[in-house]
Amino acid sequence: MDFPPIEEQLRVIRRGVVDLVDERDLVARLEQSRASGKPLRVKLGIDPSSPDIHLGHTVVLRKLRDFQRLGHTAIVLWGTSTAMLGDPTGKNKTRPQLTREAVEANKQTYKLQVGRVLDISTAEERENCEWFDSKSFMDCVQLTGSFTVARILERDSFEKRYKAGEPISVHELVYPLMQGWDSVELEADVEIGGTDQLFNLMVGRELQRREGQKPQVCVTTPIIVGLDGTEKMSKSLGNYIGVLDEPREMFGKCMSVTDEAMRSYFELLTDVPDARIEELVAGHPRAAKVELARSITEIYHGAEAAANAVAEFDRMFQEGGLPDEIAEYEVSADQLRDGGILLAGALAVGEICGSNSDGRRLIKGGGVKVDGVGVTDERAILTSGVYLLQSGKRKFARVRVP
RNA sequence: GGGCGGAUACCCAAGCGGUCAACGGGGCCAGACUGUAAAUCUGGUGGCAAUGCCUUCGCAGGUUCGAAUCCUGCUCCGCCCA
Repeated sequence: MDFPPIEEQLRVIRRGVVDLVDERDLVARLEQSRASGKPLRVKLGIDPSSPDIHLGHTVVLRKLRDFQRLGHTAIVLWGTSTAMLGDPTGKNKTRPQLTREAVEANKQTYKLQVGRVLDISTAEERENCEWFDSKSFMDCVQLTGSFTVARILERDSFEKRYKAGEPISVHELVYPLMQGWDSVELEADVEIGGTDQLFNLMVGRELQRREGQKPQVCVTTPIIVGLDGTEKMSKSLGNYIGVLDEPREMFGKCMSVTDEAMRSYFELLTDVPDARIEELVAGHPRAAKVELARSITEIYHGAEAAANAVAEFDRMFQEGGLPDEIAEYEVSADQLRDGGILLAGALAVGEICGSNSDGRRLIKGGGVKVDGVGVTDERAILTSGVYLLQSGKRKFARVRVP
């Protein structure tokens, strides 16, 4: 196996990285692998704890992909055991413990989505239930014996909760040890994680040292902010861009990223070269954002779909036009009264709002257009025909009233 | 094992017998301004063909003309002492 020169490898590896513990060790290993032709074993643990992944998750995946492209071995470690506990990282609440079935189901959907970022066929896929299933209770007790409570509580998310008098379950304290043990089992050279994972990654080093292994190099990447520009991107906060989002939606969401987040999005979510990023960021923010949105959409949907998304976006928001596709809905006969339906109800049928009452409020608030004309009468009735309903600039539906 | 406190809408959080579909803040939605950015301002934020009716304040009963508010039991949670 031929590896690129060390300097080049370092340049790729360093991009977007926050912690690198430690760089000298990494260089030594890279040199060694170049000399021996033996790739580094680069571990990324993924807990299948929810069914979908979003761009926030792709940051570490892309970093793993970087290593993979440099010729190293990407190890995707499915945290089938750890997912059942739920990583307490960055959470101020205990996470629900999942069932085995749920974890397995999530893993399947994750795998599909992870494949959009890196080449999973050449990656080494493992699951930590391989070793945790067969560990006895006493094995675990022994493992916990290698750390003191004070040491575990150093981890800031625990420390905060503890000081605030918030509950911490015992199993949560064990999580970092499990993650660390994975590194021992995998004999990892490098482990990648978000910055909130640094503690866990360091535990891996410590456990490896205890087991007579060389402690792994720890690489952390930033946690990206979500669409709100403040909170980290997460599904539960609803501020995420999903890997499976449709091109238009993905593009649109990218366009609503805050200006401040643009640079990090470029750096962490696209392959746009650093010099070009500087250029773009120095120009008009909108132009830069279009390029950002286009680049990201292209990664997941290809150049053509991305170009279409740009065109449609311009048409809709610069010219106030309509989207290419508008979902159609049919009002069923039993929803009619006196041959018509309340506009408010029709909005609900078109999934523009959640209920009739909701629709009424929307109309009263002046946010509704029928066939392009604003309607403010909350008691408006639609009789037989096909109507183009619109709320705001982004919600459209064609509704047929029989 | 003992003592104390708590459970209210998406979240936080008021309310402690009627005027409560429930103050306030956050979030979210819509409008204005824009670059679908930020900031700011305005309105909205249980359901119902609707000047009214129905369901909702942990769960189940009870007191009362009337309960989110009082009583009883239950469930869950936190803190403290052991």
